[in-house]
Amino acid sequence: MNNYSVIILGPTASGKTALSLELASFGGEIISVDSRQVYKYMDIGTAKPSKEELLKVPHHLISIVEPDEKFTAGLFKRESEKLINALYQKNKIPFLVGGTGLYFNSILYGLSSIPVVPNEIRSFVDRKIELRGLERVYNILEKIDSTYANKIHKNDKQRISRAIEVFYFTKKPFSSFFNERPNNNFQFIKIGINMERELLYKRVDLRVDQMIKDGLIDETENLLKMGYKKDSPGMKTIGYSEIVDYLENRTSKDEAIELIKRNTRHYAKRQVTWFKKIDGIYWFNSDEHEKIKKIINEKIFF
RNA sequence: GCCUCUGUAGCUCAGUUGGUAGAGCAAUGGACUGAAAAUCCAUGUGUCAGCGGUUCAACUCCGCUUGGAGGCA
Repeated sequence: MNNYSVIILGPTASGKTALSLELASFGGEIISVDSRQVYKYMDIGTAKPSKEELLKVPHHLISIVEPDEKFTAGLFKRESEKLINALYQKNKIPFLVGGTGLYFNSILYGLSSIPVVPNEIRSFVDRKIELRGLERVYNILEKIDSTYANKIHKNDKQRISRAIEVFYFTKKPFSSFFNERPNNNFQFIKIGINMERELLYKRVDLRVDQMIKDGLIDETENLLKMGYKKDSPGMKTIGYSEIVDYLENRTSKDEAIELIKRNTRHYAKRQVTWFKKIDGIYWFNSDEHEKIKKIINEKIFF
């Protein structure tokens, strides 16, 4: 047996959780690759595995930060690599299960070493964009880092802001960090789950209805009571922000539910776009558990 | 039964004085280096309800048929 990790990826509502639990038979542990399940108190809306399921197989990187704390791709990479090494020590197979494209990318292809930019600089940049307008700030980016400016669109506020903040903090163009992309030497078996788009969307709709029945509204209300605001990092999650709008009378309940469904469909589509680019994925339908077990077995033990 | 309004993209609707159509949403494709469930980009042919008429030319004007909404008896 070699040092392999198994990646299980797929769009939201494709059935990853059910599959990952079955894989417990391999004697592995699950590392969640999900930028939303890291938040505490957000269980229903992020479709975390149930308490029983979490007990059945050891899970990592679930419910580890407060909803007003920031979690990042860099933290994910660091923590997941630590965990993978620890599991290898214990002779357990790491199963990286989730749907966050950037996180998978960070661990598959690495991340450039860019210093962590202090919050003050980010708020300074945000204020600057508000004051001067996005266009002016994009023009600044064209001057200090034309390579990156040409790569992104002039409306892409988040990327413009990121490139500017890195420049202000390091005095070097954002793209100058890209030359080096340090990475681990882990070997991954990549399993992808997908299905016909129409069916996936149907499953998304059903799951959103189920979340409402399971108490997503109460869960959101509770988060508000705990003092987490609409703009807390955790609350910027599909499901919660729409329910906050309903609770604060900006939309009706039915509108909020429809919006959650629509936004989740959009999200699922974006996930698929991301996964298509990762090469070497073995693709399966969500019900082909036996086939998946077979291929993992072959790869790991022979 | 009579009168008025109405039928245009999957949905909601624009369409100026006749020159065979265009927005939003949806949908589809894509980008992605520590906010990523985020942020952003691209893509609009549809018997203009049907049939007939007027006209060089009809989504546009006229008639009939048909579906819908409202009003009056």
